[in-house]
This record gives sequence, structure tokens and C-alpha cells, in this order.
Amino acid sequence: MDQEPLHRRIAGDIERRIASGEWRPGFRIPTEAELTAEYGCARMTVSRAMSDLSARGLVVRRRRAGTVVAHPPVHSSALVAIPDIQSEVEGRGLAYTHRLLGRIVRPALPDEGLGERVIELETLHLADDLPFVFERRLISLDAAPEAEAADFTAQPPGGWLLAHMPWTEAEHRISAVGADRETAAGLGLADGAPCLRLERRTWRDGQGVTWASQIFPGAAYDLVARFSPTKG
Amino acid sequence: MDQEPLHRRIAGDIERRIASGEWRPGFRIPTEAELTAEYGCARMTVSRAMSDLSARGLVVRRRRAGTVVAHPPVHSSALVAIPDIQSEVEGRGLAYTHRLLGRIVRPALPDEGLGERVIELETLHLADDLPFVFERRLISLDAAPEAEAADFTAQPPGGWLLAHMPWTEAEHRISAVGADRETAAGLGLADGAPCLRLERRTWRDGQGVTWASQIFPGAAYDLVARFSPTKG
DNA sequence: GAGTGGTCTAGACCACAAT
DNA sequence: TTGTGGTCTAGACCACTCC
Repeated sequence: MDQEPLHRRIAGDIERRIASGEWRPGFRIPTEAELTAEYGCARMTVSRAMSDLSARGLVVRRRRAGTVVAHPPVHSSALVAIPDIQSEVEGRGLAYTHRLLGRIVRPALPDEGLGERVIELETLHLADDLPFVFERRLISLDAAPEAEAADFTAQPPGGWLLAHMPWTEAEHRISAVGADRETAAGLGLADGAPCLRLERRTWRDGQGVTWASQIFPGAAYDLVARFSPTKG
Repeated sequence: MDQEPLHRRIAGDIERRIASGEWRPGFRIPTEAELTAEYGCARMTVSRAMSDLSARGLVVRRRRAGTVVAHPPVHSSALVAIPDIQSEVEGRGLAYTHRLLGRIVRPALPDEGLGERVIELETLHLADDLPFVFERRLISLDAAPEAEAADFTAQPPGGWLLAHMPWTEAEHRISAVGADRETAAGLGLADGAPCLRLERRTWRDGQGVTWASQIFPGAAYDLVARFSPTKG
């Protein structure tokens, strides 16, 4: 019965009153001293609860001024999770497979930021044997020389990289594009059909490792994000 | 000189070693007892630092097994921030304006989840007088009856809602669509041009408040996310 | 059993900002 | 000046889980 730590219970109680609208944005929350008395615990315990809420952006704390319910974010008002393709497919209960469509090794272009030589791969990801994502990828052979000998028919490039070159920094970019001829053919779409493009760059210790462009049929794919204070 | 709290310094030291690759995923970090000795502080201070790292997903902690550097996320591997249009425009140093294109009040459809009556708005958002986003929005008049009298030529619907009905829960959905005729006309695009569609639903205390569909020209807009452990 | 993290206490001093 | 949060201490007990 006592499985929930007290600091969580305190934070949860406050969170619930914020989520329910009982405490609206700007409302001043009881002080640590008051909550300490209310819960009959040490101030550190209350402090821990309030710090957590503050770190999650539900409240704003200022010395002397006290703690108030935060206003809902205006700039950058939400976050969307970017999925791993294989997990995404299997999470839908479908069979994941992939097909290597192209593989060449060539000198890197200066603005690719991937060193001197790259391997360029084209991969089609399938869900239950239906085309799901068309991926173009460059891997730096300076950063990951083992990639030249890797068998990307056995393991898709993304999975191979995660196993061999875990990244320390990544950048993602989402945009809408019309399918070019090659992409349209791969995905079985009409030329110019609207698609969601996810571009991803990763680095390891500041050195560029890979660039990938993954193209999802626009009609078949959504990125969804839910946010509420109670789900943290 | 002592402005940085000790627990932050400890967390920062560890974070740096993870980010630099010195401590790779799976590496076992010194125990709290060892760090306590190293920094000559109380265990609570080390514990606070490690809890923070754990909450941010940089390390995984298990009783008896110790603390290890987390593997880079595989499922849901990154987050993209969703911008507020006005902030986005002004953040680019452009002048933000908006134009109300349509406004009607009508009964809500059952599957809209917005109560009995809604106000339906079409708004064009402009950056330096050039079309930037075409927005269709429904506002529940059950949840926000004041919306019926609001002047949406003076303040765009999104801003009005933030001021009058801060949400407690939101869902976002990103997809690619071809511009329909009306959208294409509003944004000055060819019919069927690829666009990024951001759909947003918000609730207050479980009651549906609004639904919005914001359409960005695909070529003109990107959602970008950067992630690295050192930027937490 | 013993090593590890998770939580909690009852204090303390300090930093900051509103008055 | 004083109320408020931010940090820190030196302990303590407990819950896990690996050996």
C-alpha cells in the first residue's frame, strides 16, 4: 500500500489539481513550509516533489515569490516522438522486412560533412511485404570503416549502425515532399505524391557518422504526439 | 566561482564523459559511495545528481546492479518541437500578420468531439505579407462560449484560445498531404503541391476545446530537432 | 548475505527578490 | 528586512537483486 514514495504522492496531488483546472495558470501554490505541515514530512521531501514538477515545466518557482502554476507553453508547444521504423512496423503487429536496392562506395562531397569516403545505400522497408519507407543513407567510412564490409541485406543500415556506432548527437528534420520518380516507383505511388520526409543526421564525438532520408507515404503515415501534465 | 551547485557539477562531469564517448553505453559508472568519496560530499548530493541523469535517460540505475550508461534510444528515438506560428514567424525576424478568411457557426458533428455547437474558422497566417500557413479550426462553443463574440480579425484563434482557454491536454499529428484547391489558392501553390499538415486537438479537463489543421508549404517549412546528451 | 540505489529526516546556511 | 526556495549534511532504514 505504501509503494508510492511520498514525494511522488505530493507531486501527484498537485499535478492533479493543475490538470483538473482547480489550480489555473498563475495560481500560487502553497509554500514548502505549508506543504511540510500538511503532509507532516521533512521539507526536503516537499522540495523534491516541487523540484520534479518544476523540472517538468508544470510550475515555476522563484525565491521569495513562491511557486505558481506555469502557463501552458506557447513557443514550441509540444513534442513529437520520432519512431524507429522496425519498432514502428512491429508495434502495429506487422512483419518487418527490408530490401537493399542500391549500394555504392564513393568520395564524400565536402558539404555532406561525412569525411572523405562514404557508402551510399538505398533501402526499402516493408510491412507485411508492402512498401512502407524508402530510405537513402550515407555512412561515413572515416567514422565507421567496418561499414564497407557489412552485410546490409541481413541487417538494415539503421540497425547495424545502432549496434556498431551508437550516436551521441542527432538532428532530425521533418518536411513534406513530392515523391520523385525513383521513390514513387519504390513505394508504388504516383509521381509527385505527397510524402513525409524524415531526415536524420548523427554524430559520434562531433564526427559525422550518417545521414539518412526516410520517405513515408503521406497518406499512410502520421506522427502523433500526446501531451498532458498528468502523463508527464 | 561557486555559482554552480555541486550536484550539477557532478552530473555535468559524468555527462561529459558520456558525450565524449569515454564512457560508452553499458559502461558501469562508479557507485554512489565511490563518487561520495571522490567529491567529498554527502551521498544525498551524489544521489541527486544521478537521479537527474536517470530522469533524463542518460543512465539506467538498478539496485545492486549499479548505474550504467544508457544505450541510445531505439524506440521513439527523438523529439521534434512543434512551434507556435506567431513565435516561429517572429523568430525568423519577419512581420507576423493574419487574415480571417471564413467564419461560420454550426452544429457540431458527433465525431468531432466538440460538444453541440462549434465555430468554424479559416485563417491565413502571413510572414512579411507572404502566405505562410493556412489554418482551419473548430472551436467548441460548449467549452468556450465567449468565442462566439470574439473578434478573430484582431487576434488569431490560437492566440485567443491560449489567453481564454489554456489547455490541459493536447494531441498533435503530423502528416503530408497534397494541397486541395482552397488551400492551394490561399498559399499560392499549385493544386496537389506537397504540404506538411499539423493537426492539433486540445482539451480542458477532458472536454474538447478545439481542433485545428495547419497546412505549411512543404518546400518552405521544416520541423527540426536536435538532440544530444550534453544539451539535455 | 551483502552491495547497491531509493527514500526520508531534522536540521543548517545561503541566495534571491519583494517590501 | 524577511519570506521563500536552493542546496547541502550526516545520518538512517528499506527494497531490491546478484552472488
